[in-house]
Amino acid sequence: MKHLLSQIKIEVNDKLYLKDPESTDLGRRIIQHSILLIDRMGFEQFTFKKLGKEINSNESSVYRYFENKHKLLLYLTSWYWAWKEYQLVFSTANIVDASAKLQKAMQVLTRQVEKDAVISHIDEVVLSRIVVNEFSKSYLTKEVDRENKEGFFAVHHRLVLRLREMILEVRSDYPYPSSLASTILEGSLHQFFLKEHFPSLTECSETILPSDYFTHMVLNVLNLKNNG
Amino acid sequence: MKHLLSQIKIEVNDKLYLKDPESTDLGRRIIQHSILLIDRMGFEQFTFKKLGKEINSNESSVYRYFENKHKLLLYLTSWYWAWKEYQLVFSTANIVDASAKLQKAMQVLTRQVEKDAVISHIDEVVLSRIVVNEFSKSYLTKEVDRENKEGFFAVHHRLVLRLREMILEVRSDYPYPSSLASTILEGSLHQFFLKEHFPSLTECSETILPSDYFTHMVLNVLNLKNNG
DNA sequence: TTATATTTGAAAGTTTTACTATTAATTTGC
DNA sequence: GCAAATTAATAGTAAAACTTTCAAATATAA
Repeated sequence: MKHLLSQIKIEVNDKLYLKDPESTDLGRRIIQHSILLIDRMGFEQFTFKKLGKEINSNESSVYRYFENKHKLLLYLTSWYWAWKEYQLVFSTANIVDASAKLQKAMQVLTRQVEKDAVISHIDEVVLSRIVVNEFSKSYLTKEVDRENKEGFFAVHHRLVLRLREMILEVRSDYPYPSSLASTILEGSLHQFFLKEHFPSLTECSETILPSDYFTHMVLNVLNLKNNG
Repeated sequence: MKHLLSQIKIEVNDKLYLKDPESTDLGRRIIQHSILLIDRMGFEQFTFKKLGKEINSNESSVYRYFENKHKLLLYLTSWYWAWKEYQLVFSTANIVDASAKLQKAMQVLTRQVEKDAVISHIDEVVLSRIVVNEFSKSYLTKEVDRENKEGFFAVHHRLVLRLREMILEVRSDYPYPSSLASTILEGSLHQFFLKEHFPSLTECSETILPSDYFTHMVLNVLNLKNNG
């Protein structure tokens, strides 16, 4: 995986940036350090001025790459979901059994991101924390419908629909495949959050994983026996 | 319900306000119109200055009731969850069968709020939209652990734990009662959001309700047959 | 290699937000 | 009817969220 991924460029909607941050050294530093800064101080406290300082550059230079910090967040989360989509497609590619495939997909989508990471300047472990803590804020806005029309959430939607298809391959008569798929994706982020901050609201811990919980759920809801 | 509720004062953590907004006419106008304004313009665009203008009062007067808009949001969402808790306790009080009780609880917690509403100055339908769109923002912050220690999320936690207990009454050996309870509460907000903004990611619609989806899920996960 | 174009950095300016402080007017409680 | 409390109005501050200008550095093309 390591080698393969380092060759591949994760693509996100090009309306999310003014200038492709992957195209320059400054751009890559913006991405790299925005991830670290947002993780450290939270999205609300994060500003382009602070980021400019952090990378020994300038606020105005950051504004040449991204219109505002909201677009930057959309860029980062889109990148994350595109990366997950790549993993999903790759790791389920040769599985023929629909149930085994679905279970593999769920494991890929709900597992904790580990730090054997992969792509040069992006720390995927830190980015995954940002997704847990900030992803909701990217769509819980008054602009969501307009931005959705522009395709800003397309990668994430594609992922949900891929999972939905795998659910239907296993049980074509299951009545809520989209809802179940979206619950798994959003719900696993939520369970990771609860584990860190509201541990009394989840069984998830160091030993019990969101994957275990959701796998159990899906096996029962789709009336399967474990064959992963 | 109407009559009963109008007698009862919903109580929230008193550290959330500087002066009890239920104690004065101005306070009640602040609550009433903050709900309408946040719904209209979204939490990010909402300010105390705009609210002051809206109620023919002043920014500085609003600040005498609430430290900042984050505390106001915590107040509003706590109020909502306390109201839901009241409904939950009331409507499950005399049900003896554990399974029927759980199903009733789920229905109360995941149903759409209807406009036969109840408490004088608070529009519960609009407030429920705010909860769908803004509740996550109240805890996805860097201050969450400190605020949790202060009990700012206590009402919501209590609700999750009540649901958890009902799940365990039905299936004491179900391994993920807290996670399932938190998934139902958070997940139903999410399904309402998807229905409005990302309809391709959910089956929920005018005819299919989040209640239907989650009821089906819980019946299967807990291996029950429908007896609600 | 020099001229030209592009990118970046530094600084200053604008508007809005998120407050705080002061004081005057109004309301309320006794 | 007077004192105390509350509210409204105004002004002020610091920081956020940008925009503009310009000069310096760097890349590129002739």
